[in-house]
Amino acid sequence: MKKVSDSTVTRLSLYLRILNELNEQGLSTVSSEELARRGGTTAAQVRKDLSFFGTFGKRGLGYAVPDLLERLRAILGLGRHWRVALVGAGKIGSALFGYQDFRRQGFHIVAVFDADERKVGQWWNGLQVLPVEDLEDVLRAEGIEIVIVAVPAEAAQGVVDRVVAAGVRGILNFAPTKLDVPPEVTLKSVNMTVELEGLSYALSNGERSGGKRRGTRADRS
Amino acid sequence: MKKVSDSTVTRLSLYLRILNELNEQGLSTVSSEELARRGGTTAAQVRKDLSFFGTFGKRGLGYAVPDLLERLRAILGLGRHWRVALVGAGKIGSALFGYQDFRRQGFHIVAVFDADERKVGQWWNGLQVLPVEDLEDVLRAEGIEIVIVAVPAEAAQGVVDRVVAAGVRGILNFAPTKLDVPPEVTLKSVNMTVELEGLSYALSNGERSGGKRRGTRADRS
DNA sequence: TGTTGTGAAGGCGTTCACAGCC
DNA sequence: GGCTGTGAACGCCTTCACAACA
Repeated sequence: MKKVSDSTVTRLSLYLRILNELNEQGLSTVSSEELARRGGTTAAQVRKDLSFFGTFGKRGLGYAVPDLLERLRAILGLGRHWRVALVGAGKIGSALFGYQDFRRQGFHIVAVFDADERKVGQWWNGLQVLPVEDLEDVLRAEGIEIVIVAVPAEAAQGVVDRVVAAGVRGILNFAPTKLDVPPEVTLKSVNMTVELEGLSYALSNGERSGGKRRGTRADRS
Repeated sequence: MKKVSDSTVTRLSLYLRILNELNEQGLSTVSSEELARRGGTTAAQVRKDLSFFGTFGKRGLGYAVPDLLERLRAILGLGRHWRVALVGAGKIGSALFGYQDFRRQGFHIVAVFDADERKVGQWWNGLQVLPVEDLEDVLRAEGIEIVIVAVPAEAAQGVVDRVVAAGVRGILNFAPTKLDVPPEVTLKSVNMTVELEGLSYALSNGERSGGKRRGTRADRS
């Protein structure tokens, strides 16, 4: 597989969501034009994005919704369950833990950690909050593949180092700080303050509408 | 002011955070090289980003930390308070409401709305959750400039339309759906599921580290 | 006829390299 | 001498335009 840009992958997620809706509505085919309209991009972009992975459409007809849906799920690696751990049982961690969309897409949070002994031992929907001391052991024992980091900025790099040492190769970070990971690990960060500051900038300078893509953004490693 | 790319603005936020740290540590000057190292970018990029807004450095010396800090705050429109409303008092709304970083950067949540009558009337840290019916009236009466949308995807466009109609020009969206706003309104979206799917893609295809930016990502309008 | 798939062109952000100052 | 500021080169992503074909 060639090199696919990050923005292309982000748009695939987007197309996937739209296809899910179309599929529920019983639509059987969709054109790149329609997909683009619903996704806020262009028809050429849609076709180019998809063409990186194969030729899924029929000329003159468009794309078969259920087929394209399945293809995209496969491309994105969503045809399976992912075992996820959450580090940080504070406000944000709690919100993420309850976020239904994650589970719906196959991301299952199977362990929760916190450094605060008042949080450790609490039951969260059938899961007991574990002490962060046990991090490496549990990550390995549970076969965790993705870790969500929702700890204070000062603690984030330390957690990430331990997570990486335990062999985890995918990290989603919510701490507002730059993190270093080795090249074999994929790190994505969500930084809400940066977005708000972007709004502040736009409002202060009479700018036009939003930035690039939808959704949160990735991190430079 | 010329056209400044979205990624430049995002990096300014980043530099600002780093400068805050340097300033607290009592550092008086910093080079583009050092700023780049801490921010995970390049020295040329730092200088280019800053050069869009003026010439803040001294050749041979670098940048004066307190000065550059103040300049960036001014550029980003952070030398003031922003009045913010939160729509959606669920898990995510609650986490955002308690997020200290927002207030620290001058974003003050002064109103909270929800459609669920069981939530309406609750007291949140001295603020009573208001019925979403009162949205337009309160936004105008309170002089709200930025609205954070944390409602289910199906409800988001409706909320956004009303918010726009009430004259608000900055929206931060957490609902995982594409939203349309008129060009004079700036919309940024945070989509955590897209990030997780990006991880899934990377892990499934043996990719290297993260995507572009840190922090959440903006939305194409 | 209608819509895809794709090489070519275009636009934009990043990197380079060096002149300009402190 | 050291580091910034910046025009030019570069590379990548997006857009164009059209041949291919159901």
